Amino acid sequence: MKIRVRFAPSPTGFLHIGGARTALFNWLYARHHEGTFILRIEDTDAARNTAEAVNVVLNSLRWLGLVWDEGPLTADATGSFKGDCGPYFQSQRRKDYERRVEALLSRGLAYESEGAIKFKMRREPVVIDDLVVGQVRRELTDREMQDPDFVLVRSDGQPVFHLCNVVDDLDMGVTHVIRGEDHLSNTAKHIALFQAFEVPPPRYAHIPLILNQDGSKMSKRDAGASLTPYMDEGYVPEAILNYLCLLGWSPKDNRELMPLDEIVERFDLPQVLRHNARFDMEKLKWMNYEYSRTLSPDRFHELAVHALARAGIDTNSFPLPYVKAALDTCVGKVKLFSDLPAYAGFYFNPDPAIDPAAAQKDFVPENRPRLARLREAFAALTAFDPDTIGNTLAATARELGVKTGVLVHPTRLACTGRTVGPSLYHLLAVLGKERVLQRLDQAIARIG
RNA sequence: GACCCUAUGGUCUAGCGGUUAGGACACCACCCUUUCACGGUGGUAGCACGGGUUCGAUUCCCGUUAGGGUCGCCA
Repeated sequence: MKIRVRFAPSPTGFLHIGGARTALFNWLYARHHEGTFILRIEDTDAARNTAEAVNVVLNSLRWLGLVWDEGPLTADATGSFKGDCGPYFQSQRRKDYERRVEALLSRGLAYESEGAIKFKMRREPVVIDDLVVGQVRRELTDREMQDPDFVLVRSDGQPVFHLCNVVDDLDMGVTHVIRGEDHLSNTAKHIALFQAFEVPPPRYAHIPLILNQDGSKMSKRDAGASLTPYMDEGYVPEAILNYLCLLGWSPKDNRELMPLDEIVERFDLPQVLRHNARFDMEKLKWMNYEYSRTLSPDRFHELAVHALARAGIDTNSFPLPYVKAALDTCVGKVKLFSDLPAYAGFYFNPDPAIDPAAAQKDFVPENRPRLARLREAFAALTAFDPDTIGNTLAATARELGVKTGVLVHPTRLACTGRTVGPSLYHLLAVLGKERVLQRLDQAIARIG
């Protein structure tokens, strides 16, 4: 049997991090079993669904690299799509739902009530054989004891989620439904509907939810809940995927940093955990760092330039080799690309602001002649590479009878304005003799 | 209120009757070092509680508690 899974988001204007993980699990399952990954847009709540909102979903999935085998090609509900089961927007499948409702009506399995059409739900408990949770016997709640029937079509003619979801899964030949555990209780309704349509339901796999750090439910407003900020702040998509796959799934052998290929190879439902996981931004950052430091130079450069541009630093006005050399000194030094403007801004700002606290410590009178001496030693240099710079600084320190650190700190501050940054000798070499001399002069004048 | 799921350090997790309870993030100390970061070494910290079953429970069963989910003419 060829496996067919789907990710069926409702376009709300953002992709929830939990939704991203649901998409990932479906995608991984499809890839692992060489099945088909379907993207279906559940836009039945017409009023609040816009093309822009759909675009957010499409772009987010594309950014993550979760390519769908079937589904829309554009955010336009009436636009083109790939796959044989389209259209993949629920708003375009009204006739299918109506036909199914007619069938139910004619067989006495649904009835009209106050303008709406309701499904005659069975009064007995439903057994759900879940691939993750195991066998669940879903008893009726006290409210359902009174009236277990539920609405299929609203009085305004709009079909509701439970109906659309089931009909689409049926018509699209979905074999496995991998979704958040928040749907587990509803699954009884879905199974009853499949039975009413006289077809076996798909296999269900309800995956645990992602909670906030404090254990509360993660909603759209919570920090980190939407994927968009990660895209904006220059996170590495592979890092997000790697982190997300470890929330609720475990390879069982302590492996954490894993290339996507390995995850695809190893991912399967039996290793999916049953308990909810809390979202840990710190660990995500660490993992993102691990990925960003091993990025190809071109990828690193691209993400770095993007981050700088977002902070208003236009690297285009500098020679490309200079920009590349500058960025090379930052590899492995910052956790987030969004830290880069503060970290490497001095390369692109002719007059970087000096950290006042550091100035108080390093720009003291006794350092004035020392910096002046170093400035002259640098001025006399014909080569200006890291080794030469380092040797010259060390030699000057010896002449002065001080440790190298005594020169290192004020020099760094003079040239970058900060106490932290890339390797000093490399940074000075990139900056070039002219800029270095100029900034040293400014610092010396400032001390005076 | 009813129903469903869950419970190993602060967080993600390994464990599937007998372990000095392992790994990772975070944190602390030390080392390395031109700052920071990396790296290295060491450390703090955990089986929610109460009953069973068993020679023996983190592990199996029941209960309690706690957290999460669902019971919509939202999805």
